[in-house]
Amino acid sequence: MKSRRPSCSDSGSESSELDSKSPEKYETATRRRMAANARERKRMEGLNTAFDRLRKVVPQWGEDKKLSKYETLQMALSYIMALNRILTDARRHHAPHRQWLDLQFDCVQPENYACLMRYDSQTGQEYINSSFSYQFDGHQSWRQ
DNA sequence: TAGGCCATCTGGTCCT
DNA sequence: AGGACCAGATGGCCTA
Repeated sequence: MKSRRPSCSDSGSESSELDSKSPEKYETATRRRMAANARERKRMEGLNTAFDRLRKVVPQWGEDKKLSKYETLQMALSYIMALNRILTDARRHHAPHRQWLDLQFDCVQPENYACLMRYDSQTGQEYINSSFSYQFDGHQSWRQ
């Protein structure tokens, strides 16, 4: 539990209009609101657990900072598209090129994400190989 | 200090 | 009626 709005106790404002009505109705509304809040917390908890599981299977460049929810979804999308492309290419290369397929497959295993990276000697930074191109799309602009 | 990210509360809507 | 889901509002924490 990180923070709570000071004006919002678990009682909720829904019950405020019932203040003038019977105490029983007020109590019922309060209880319902508290239950709804608890369910919502539980639901969000499940959602966050799902995000954590997704973060574990999606490539993360560097261990320093965990991906935000938005970044996680973007990364998952790119990752799926990359995998899909590998399968498509594999079909084009036919069965005899089994070694090539195995190499591609190895590259998308979590322990081998590094093989997707290239080093830019000019900037001193790593960047993503063209076979897997995750890019931010300036989401902050449309989120405003 | 501003901006990004997040948790929480809340009321509305839809479904069972 | 009550639960699930959603989006808006709000405030706390963290970082550049």
